[in-house]
Amino acid sequence: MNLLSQRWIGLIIYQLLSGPQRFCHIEAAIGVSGKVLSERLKDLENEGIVERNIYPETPVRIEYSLTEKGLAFESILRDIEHWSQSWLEA
Amino acid sequence: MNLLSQRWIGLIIYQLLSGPQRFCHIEAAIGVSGKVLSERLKDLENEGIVERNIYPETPVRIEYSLTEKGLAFESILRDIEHWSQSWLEA
DNA sequence: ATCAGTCAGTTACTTTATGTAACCTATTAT
DNA sequence: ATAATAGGTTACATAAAGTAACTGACTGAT
Repeated sequence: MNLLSQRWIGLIIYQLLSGPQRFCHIEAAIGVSGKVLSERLKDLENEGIVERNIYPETPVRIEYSLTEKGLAFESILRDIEHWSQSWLEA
Repeated sequence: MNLLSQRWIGLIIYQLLSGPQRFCHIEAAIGVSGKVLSERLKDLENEGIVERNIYPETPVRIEYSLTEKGLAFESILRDIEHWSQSWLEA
């Protein structure tokens, strides 16, 4: 709960459910500042929820993806989605 | 999501799942400051998730409880609980 | 009548978190 | 050499949260 009630955590995981993504892409998609995204991704990596993969291409590409632990979050987020659809019509 | 990622919202709803409760009780149970609890309860009331019931006893008793919309949150919170138990053993 | 106690908050002030925009480092292309 | 791109970080400003003291309505005891 302390995890989810941190701002952006839910949206970041939700965003990553659609597949591995790079820093800039996540930033643009959910509208979080680079500073906070950087902090959150480090936290999520330490929690073992997110993985950081470096592809030494040119230019370098770094992708963030969910681990098994992170993927297990999906049902929670689908549930939230479902609740929203049922109750936030107004 | 913007709702749940506000600090304390999840814990307040979780706490209210165990039944109607008064201000002081919620405050003590989850360790939120009176100031923020007051704000959050107002927000939740405006969202139609929480109800405020006044019992003009002596001294006055005011209880907060979940509406139908709020009770529909239960499955989300149970899911989070379940996830925690599965993954936060370490 | 006055003092202390309870409940449900509010207010003033401090600390922490977040946002903004500029900057840094490494690599490659021109 | 200069500029562009990716992936951040830093310094500074604003917003949110914590703390502790206070208000206001009521009651019960002195």
